[in-house]
Amino acid sequence: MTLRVALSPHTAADDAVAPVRKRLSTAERERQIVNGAIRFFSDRGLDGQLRDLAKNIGVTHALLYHYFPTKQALIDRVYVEMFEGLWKPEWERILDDPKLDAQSKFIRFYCDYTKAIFAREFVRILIFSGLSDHYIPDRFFELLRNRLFPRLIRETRRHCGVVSRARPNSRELELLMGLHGGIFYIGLRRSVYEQAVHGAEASEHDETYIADRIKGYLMSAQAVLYAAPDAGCPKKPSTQTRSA
Amino acid sequence: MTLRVALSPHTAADDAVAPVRKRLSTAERERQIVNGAIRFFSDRGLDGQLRDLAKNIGVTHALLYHYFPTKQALIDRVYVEMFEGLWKPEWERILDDPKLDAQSKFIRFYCDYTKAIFAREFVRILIFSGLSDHYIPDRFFELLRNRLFPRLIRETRRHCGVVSRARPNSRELELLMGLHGGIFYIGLRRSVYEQAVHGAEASEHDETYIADRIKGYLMSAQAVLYAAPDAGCPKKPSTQTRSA
DNA sequence: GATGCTATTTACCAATCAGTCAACAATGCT
DNA sequence: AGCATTGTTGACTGATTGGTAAATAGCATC
Repeated sequence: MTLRVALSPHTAADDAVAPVRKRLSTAERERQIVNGAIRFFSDRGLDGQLRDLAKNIGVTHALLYHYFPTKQALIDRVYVEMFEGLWKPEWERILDDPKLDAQSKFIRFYCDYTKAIFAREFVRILIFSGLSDHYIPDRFFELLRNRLFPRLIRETRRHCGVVSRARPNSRELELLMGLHGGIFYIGLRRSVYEQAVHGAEASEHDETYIADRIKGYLMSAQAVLYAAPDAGCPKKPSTQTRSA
Repeated sequence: MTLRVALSPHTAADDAVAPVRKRLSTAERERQIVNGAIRFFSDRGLDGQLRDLAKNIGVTHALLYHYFPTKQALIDRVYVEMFEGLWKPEWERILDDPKLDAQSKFIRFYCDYTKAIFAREFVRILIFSGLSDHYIPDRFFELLRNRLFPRLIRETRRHCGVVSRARPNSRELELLMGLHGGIFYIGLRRSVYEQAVHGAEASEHDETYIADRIKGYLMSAQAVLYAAPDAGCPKKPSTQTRSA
């Protein structure tokens, strides 16, 4: 396309942007490859071709094999990278803060949590991984089950005036999953479906919508969960909880 | 594994299940291929190899090209097949039934809707398609935006005693998306993350959990949406609606 | 039971993939 | 400046891919 004068004798190949061979330190190049891989695999899926990834980065695909023995090794590295630094201990401090009421905790937590979780790369790799191996979802849910959901159930109970240290039962957890999943749905629509989420492309108004959902959840939890058992659906009305 | 006696002289090859060449009618074989493709692509993704699909069905991959000119044509057929008969007009009748209250409508609709939508094949292909082309999510959301969400907002307003024929605003829609996404999350956990959803592997107790979420949503909608504007999140508190 | 139709397969192709390796060249050290 | 180190590449391989075409064989009709 662009007219090119053959300056150097070695080649007049119309490469993209200056085919100069830049030599980086091992650490720098590795960082560059890993970051490139995160962006690339989150976009094209884990089946993406290494040659394309290499082209994106601006190196040859053979170089990738200098840093990672196999494609799976690179993917594993992406997985690890995806996780470290993801969970902020600060979140647990918010949820355990005795000076905050439940609603403030929920809102502060989820507003900050979604800022981290809704990164396009994370959402997509979470889903890609879920559809193939379940590496990321398995580990991620283990995290949530251990560190998050018990705290949120505890706060829900406190908010409802329920005093109990019993293990969360299925209905409590599932109502919470309704909130949690409803919030995650924002990220899913934005990063997977790529639908325009109301308000803005970026997470500008997310906080308002998230706060609305949390308020609704807490406001109704008492009546839904801790009131006298009521008919559920046209068919089977009973089946209270029966936690295993 | 199973002991096999060499009956026919032509071959004693240990093929899987009788290598007899069965000749089906065009319609039958096509049906078989399409059904196989739905199951196959929903499992392995749209990048799955036609040779593997053919092996699953029990034919050669060349035969697939006798029925579909190209791989994409087969995928397109899967897409079409996925959609036809998906949306039941009955659902609109439920939501428009003047003799039902909002909560009954919501519960009846979502209990039946999820029975159709939570098919593993549908959930996974929806997500696969969302991650690559956006064919399925684009069409599916158009359906929901046109036929479902307006009705649900109308019923939400009615339930809250709000009289308005105005277009749903962002906060109304987003609170509804919280409910809708929270319900879809059940299918996502089951068919993509393949996590055990509380209650049962199959959709045994889904109805209870779905009813809980709906009750919570309706119960709090009035206070969340139609009360005096309140602070939303630590930061920007206002930003009421501003529907475009 | 021979014939024709066509569903089905075997054999093949060009392109592309993950992975290998020897050659090359940028940088640091002396 | 020269040398050693090693980051980097071009060229290759064997396996696999979507897709093609000719050969084969099941079924219907007479």
